[in-house]
Amino acid sequence: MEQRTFSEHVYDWVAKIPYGKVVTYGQIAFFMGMPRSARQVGYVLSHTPSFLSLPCHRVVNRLGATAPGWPEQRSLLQAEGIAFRKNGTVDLVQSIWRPTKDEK
DNA sequence: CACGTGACCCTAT
DNA sequence: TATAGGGCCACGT
Repeated sequence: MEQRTFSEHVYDWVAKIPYGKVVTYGQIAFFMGMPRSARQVGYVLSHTPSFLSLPCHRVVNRLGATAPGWPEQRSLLQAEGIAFRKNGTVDLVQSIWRPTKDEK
């Protein structure tokens, strides 16, 4: 059987994030059945090759903060109509993605 | 095979 | 409400 790497599992989930929505690193880890691996999800995304054309800008941390060293992430999200709060974080209450069973 | 790194997150203080 | 500390584990060297 084909062995999927951890990275590929992460890529699969990132590809599912709908336009105009965001998910947290912890959510991805949880969906993968590895709720303690949020940090590894972040590691993978920070090394994601651009040719995969994944919407990795739709992933933020649990506070809604965008990735350090990647200021463009904010404008990419705003271009999708995602609202930001005064402190510069994403309004998670409004934009978080909660996948339904058939989406999983 | 051992070790360092890190786009995270929870708990206790 | 804020900050500090530690667990977590994929990946490259």
